[in-house]
Amino acid sequence: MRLNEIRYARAMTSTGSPTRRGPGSVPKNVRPAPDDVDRAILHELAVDGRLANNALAERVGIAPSTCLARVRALREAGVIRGFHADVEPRALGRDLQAMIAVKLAAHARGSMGPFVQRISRQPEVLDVYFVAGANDYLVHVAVGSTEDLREFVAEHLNRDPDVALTETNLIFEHTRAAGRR
Amino acid sequence: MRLNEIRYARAMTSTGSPTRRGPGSVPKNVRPAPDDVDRAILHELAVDGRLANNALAERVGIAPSTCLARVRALREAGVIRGFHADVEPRALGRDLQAMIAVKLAAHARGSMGPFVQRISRQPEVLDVYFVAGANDYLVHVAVGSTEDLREFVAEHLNRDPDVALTETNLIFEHTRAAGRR
DNA sequence: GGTGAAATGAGTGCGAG
DNA sequence: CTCGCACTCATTTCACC
Repeated sequence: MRLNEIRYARAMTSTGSPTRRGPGSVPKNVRPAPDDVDRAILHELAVDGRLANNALAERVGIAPSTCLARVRALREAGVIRGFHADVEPRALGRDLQAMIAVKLAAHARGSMGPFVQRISRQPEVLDVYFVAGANDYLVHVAVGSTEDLREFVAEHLNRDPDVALTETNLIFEHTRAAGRR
Repeated sequence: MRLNEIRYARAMTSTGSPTRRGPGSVPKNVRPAPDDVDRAILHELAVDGRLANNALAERVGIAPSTCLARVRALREAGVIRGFHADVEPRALGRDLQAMIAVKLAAHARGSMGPFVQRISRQPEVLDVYFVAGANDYLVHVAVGSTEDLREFVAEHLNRDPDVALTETNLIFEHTRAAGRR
């Protein structure tokens, strides 16, 4: 059985760069910029975060020890932020999800950090999007009931003096794109 | 060294149910409803999806073989939908994120399935929220440039006859709550 | 359903190309 | 940077409680 076949002939993104970036490339940031093998690793681990190291190595066409070193490097560089189990919220008694648009008061516009930190600490909160436009934030929450939702909005949002107004929309369905995150 | 210490005295959610649900509980669905150990497992794996099985077993206070069986059961029951690496989008050349509100045309309101399937197949799409309210969908995308964003909206949304109107808002920052997903 | 021990298989460090 | 080898440790199965 041949182990070193190059199987990762997937499209990935259309960046068009060959195996290694050319010597006359842009400086970019401090980031080493992942090559094609790194991109293949990232894709495989995004699809299946528990893929074993040797299986991953075989898929991307390198030796297991090399693969391990690359994954470690990607983790330490912050390219891979972590590995997480995707848990069905309804199994945890959170049958209801909502997207809450939040507009901050004028006096709170300067320092927005505290609000995000406070709000993302709440167990109901799944995502906080800081957006341009009419609203300042979109807060994605999962709660157990409409009563919990009402209480969350009242306690953590409307009660906050930094919050000018909120608009709550129920989420009927949420599909996430596993494999490209 | 004592292995069987119960360390998972975390708050979890305030459901208030003791170790096993009482005999006179509600029928609920077909779902076996996770007990406290399952909840601890889910929490640990949501925080660190690559936590080794024996380490996980020690944390939740059961034997490794039992722990393995529970994790398998949770996976097959669909409570754990999968394990995914959390990859920094900017490392993949996607420096720009946006939340696009989409309103469908009246004639397309009946069959909304095709739209979601089509749109979530695109590599730029991270999340699709089907929401109540003025808009029908919120589409979370990550692209390489404003030009890519414009092209995505034009090609995959405005060109679609099912789409009545779109509203694109840039995302300055996105914080996800790892540990409760 | 839970557990412990045994066999299989994977993760990890090191020296070398 | 890449690899292969050797050692250590975890995963998984099974009979039994």
